[in-house]
Amino acid sequence: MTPAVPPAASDGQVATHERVYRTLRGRLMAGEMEPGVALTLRGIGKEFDVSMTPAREAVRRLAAEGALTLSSSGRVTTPDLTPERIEELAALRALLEPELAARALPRAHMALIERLRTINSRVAEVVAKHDVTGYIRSNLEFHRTLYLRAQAPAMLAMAETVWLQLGPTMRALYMARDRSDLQKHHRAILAALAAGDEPGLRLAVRTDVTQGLRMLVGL
Amino acid sequence: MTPAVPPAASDGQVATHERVYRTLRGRLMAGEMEPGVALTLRGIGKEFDVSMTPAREAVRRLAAEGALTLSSSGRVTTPDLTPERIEELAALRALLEPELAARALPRAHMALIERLRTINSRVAEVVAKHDVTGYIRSNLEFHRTLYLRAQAPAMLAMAETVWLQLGPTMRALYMARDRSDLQKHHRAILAALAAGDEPGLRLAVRTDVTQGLRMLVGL
DNA sequence: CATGCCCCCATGTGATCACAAATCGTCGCG
DNA sequence: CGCGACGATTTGTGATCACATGGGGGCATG
Repeated sequence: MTPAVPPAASDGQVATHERVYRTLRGRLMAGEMEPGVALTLRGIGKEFDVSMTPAREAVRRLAAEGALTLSSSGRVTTPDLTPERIEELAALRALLEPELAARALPRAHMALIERLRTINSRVAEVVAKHDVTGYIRSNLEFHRTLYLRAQAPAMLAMAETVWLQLGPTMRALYMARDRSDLQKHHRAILAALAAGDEPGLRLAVRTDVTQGLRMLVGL
Repeated sequence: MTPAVPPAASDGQVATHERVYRTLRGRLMAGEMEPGVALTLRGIGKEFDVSMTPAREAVRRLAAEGALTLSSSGRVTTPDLTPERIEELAALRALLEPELAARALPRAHMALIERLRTINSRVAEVVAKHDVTGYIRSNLEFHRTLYLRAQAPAMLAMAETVWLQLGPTMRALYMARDRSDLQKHHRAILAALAAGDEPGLRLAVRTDVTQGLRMLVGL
């Protein structure tokens, strides 16, 4: 359709498929899409005004990360997780994130704690506005900001992959329930951080991570 | 080149890109390729007698899993990990695999232990033959067979992703060193399994996993 | 009115091509 | 003899097309 401007022309140093990938990834992680929604390569291509090729690459990359589900015929949908799978992913969070927090602890200075407090107050705002997507986004930003200090990129990447897989589910989950007690857990994390209390931090993170997802299991 | 036989013609129910992906994945995980080796889409296409399209998909999928490294210009190489990255991946194994083993423990009956013993004896054979690839393959089969019993597919997938990332490095590692003591750790795992001793099993798995990779750090 | 079947169209797959950029080797200059 | 610049070629990227397939809507039948 635009053979006159073939590849990286107006690219801000990022390939087209990368742009598509990042946009879709952001949507999925933030819970902007419900579970089980179908996507098509041509539809994605049309939305981003690109051909099927970069759309396909972005989709396959997301599928490789578990952020999208491919049917046997190659059709693409957002994942609709079974309760067992949700529990398993929650267990993975409970395994990875306390470790990341513990590794960040020695490097967590006052400036970081202040930044986390700021993010946490933003969480309160979006909760008040019933902004599910905004809530998920700022909640994850709280965790990511802390874990970045762990200097463990591979471990952080794994945690983010879990978040990505849970994105649509978290939307469905938080839409149905109240989440007023999430702030409490974040405050416990901050307290343990400030006190340099590693066992307390591990427990606080584990509780925060497990709590929200345990709600769905009860359904 | 073959427009007369377009898509899934002689496919044994698997798409071409899937076949390419699986083959490359197997090679990488078994350590058949050294770290830092360059791959090209056209080269892969030629080897498998396919066009660039499925080669590209397979490569990008592997890159998404960390099994291949993409340079900024899109060139593809097998990963050449820094010691820090190796340590981090070892830490991930030490985190994930004891958990998988512990979850498998209640379901581990005599038949499974026998099967593990058989696999373990095959490990001895390939070690005697200085078959690095065969060693890595049967060692991982030992672990996978055990973890399959954990009924935790997402967690197992994460562990396999770590193995995949370590593939080429493990080759370089095991080529340089002797690994006669690996059998000992596997026997400790089997003993703890047979005794139903969860703490002992966790420790044995953790030791087995950490040991081999700790060798390289000493270099 | 419910149900089952069939056909059509939407969709994924793989091949191919044009293009830009990066890489590597070579040649010329200091 | 070493180093830097230039050029050919290799390589990834994105667009487009032909084709097979499977899903869903519509029609006929009970």
